[in-house]
Amino acid sequence: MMLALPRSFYQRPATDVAPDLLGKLLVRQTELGLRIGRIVEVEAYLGREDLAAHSSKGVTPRTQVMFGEAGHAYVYLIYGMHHCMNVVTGPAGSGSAVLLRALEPVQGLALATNGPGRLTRAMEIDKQFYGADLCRPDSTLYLADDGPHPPAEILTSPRIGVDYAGAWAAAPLRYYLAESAWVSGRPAARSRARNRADKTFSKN
DNA sequence: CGGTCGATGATT
DNA sequence: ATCATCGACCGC
Repeated sequence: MMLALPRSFYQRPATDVAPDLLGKLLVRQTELGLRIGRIVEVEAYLGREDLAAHSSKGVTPRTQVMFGEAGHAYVYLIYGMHHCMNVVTGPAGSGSAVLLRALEPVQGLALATNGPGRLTRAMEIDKQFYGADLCRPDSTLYLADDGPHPPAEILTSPRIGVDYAGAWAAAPLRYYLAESAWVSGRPAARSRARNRADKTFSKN
């Protein structure tokens, strides 16, 4: 199997880890086979002072993994139906993490992967991975390097869906690959996802 | 196209 | 009551 990224990769500020995650592989070993996607869009959540971060509420049953050791998964359910996956970053106690928002399909992916809810659905990631250690060699969920790539332009923007967070709503903490067609909210990816869904549903 | 809204359940 | 979302539906 591929080599999981070492814990030291995650033990840095979320603002360093987030752009470095772009181009990395998210690897998921399911019962049926390997599913792999290349990360093209992420968001950094900085910790207690960041009003958009769940950890700004302090340590709760839900957020405690954010305050734990870096390199673990923080998975939560949003709007009653979608899971979102973060990787915990920084020193323990910082409450910082990076949300994975979109993948470019590489292997074994049949469903759309643009958007945090679709990403977890396509990769079959749910709360069973809450707190999972992404650095264990036997993990069925981990991140890995994708070998050498040509240099890719990284853009930033405010984070999506955090308008409630006051001044933090405007912070440029969303990072994405400029040229990727798989970033969420992109017209090309949207119609592609739409066509795929239409095919799935017309199969009666 | 773009705006708007309902689903659905954990969290506070 | 709110929400780190998605997709359906509406009007143009």
